[in-house]
Amino acid sequence: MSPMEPLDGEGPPMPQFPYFSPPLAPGLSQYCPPPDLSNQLQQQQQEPSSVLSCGGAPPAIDWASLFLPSPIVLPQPMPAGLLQSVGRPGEGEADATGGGGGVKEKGKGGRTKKVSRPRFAFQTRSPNDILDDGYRWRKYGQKAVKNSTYPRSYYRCTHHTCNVKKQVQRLSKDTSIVVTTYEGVHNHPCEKLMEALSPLLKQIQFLSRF
DNA sequence: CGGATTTGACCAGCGC
DNA sequence: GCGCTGGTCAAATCCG
Repeated sequence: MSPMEPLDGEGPPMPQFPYFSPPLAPGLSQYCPPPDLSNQLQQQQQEPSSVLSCGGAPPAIDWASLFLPSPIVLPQPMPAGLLQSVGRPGEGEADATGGGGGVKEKGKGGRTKKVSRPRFAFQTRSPNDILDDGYRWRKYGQKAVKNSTYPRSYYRCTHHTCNVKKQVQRLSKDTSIVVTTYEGVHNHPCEKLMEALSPLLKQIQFLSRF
């Protein structure tokens, strides 16, 4: 398929009760796909003075949905093609399991299978490679990648039932920008966010009785 | 001591 | 078929 072809329509339906919250890292200005996603998206990058933006207003966070089983909550509609072109050419081909990122997963026997999972990437301008998105991550690998000064780090969600992964890589062109690629959907609430907001929510519920 | 991180090895896919 | 590259594993190491 073509590099710009969105995957959403081809893949399997989203899990019924995914939990996902947009990253809420301090210093995170806005959400944006990495620069190599497509020519069209690259053009957005070429405005030197622009903040890390996909264009438009700052993300509106659906706070209520963070507490309820709901479809993926994105700060704003992601551009077509964003989910696809993160992987290598050919990886995004739809197969029996769907048309997601064409992600390879290796079993214990060393065999790989292609599984399709929702993927999206965004950029943050931050001195920290690791942004605190409310979930706990365990690093399982780091790899030097071609055409990049900085290594790519691989993380897995530490929740035992959650298989979400993310890749973190600093741009060599602009070292202040960190590209984070999420893969999969959390099947559990954001612990930190729940912890932080539940007192507030209780207070709101209490006040709403009057 | 248990969990997280580091890092070299291994494997599969892709291009030539 | 071979080499390159990305992604993952797992043992060693670190750290609270």
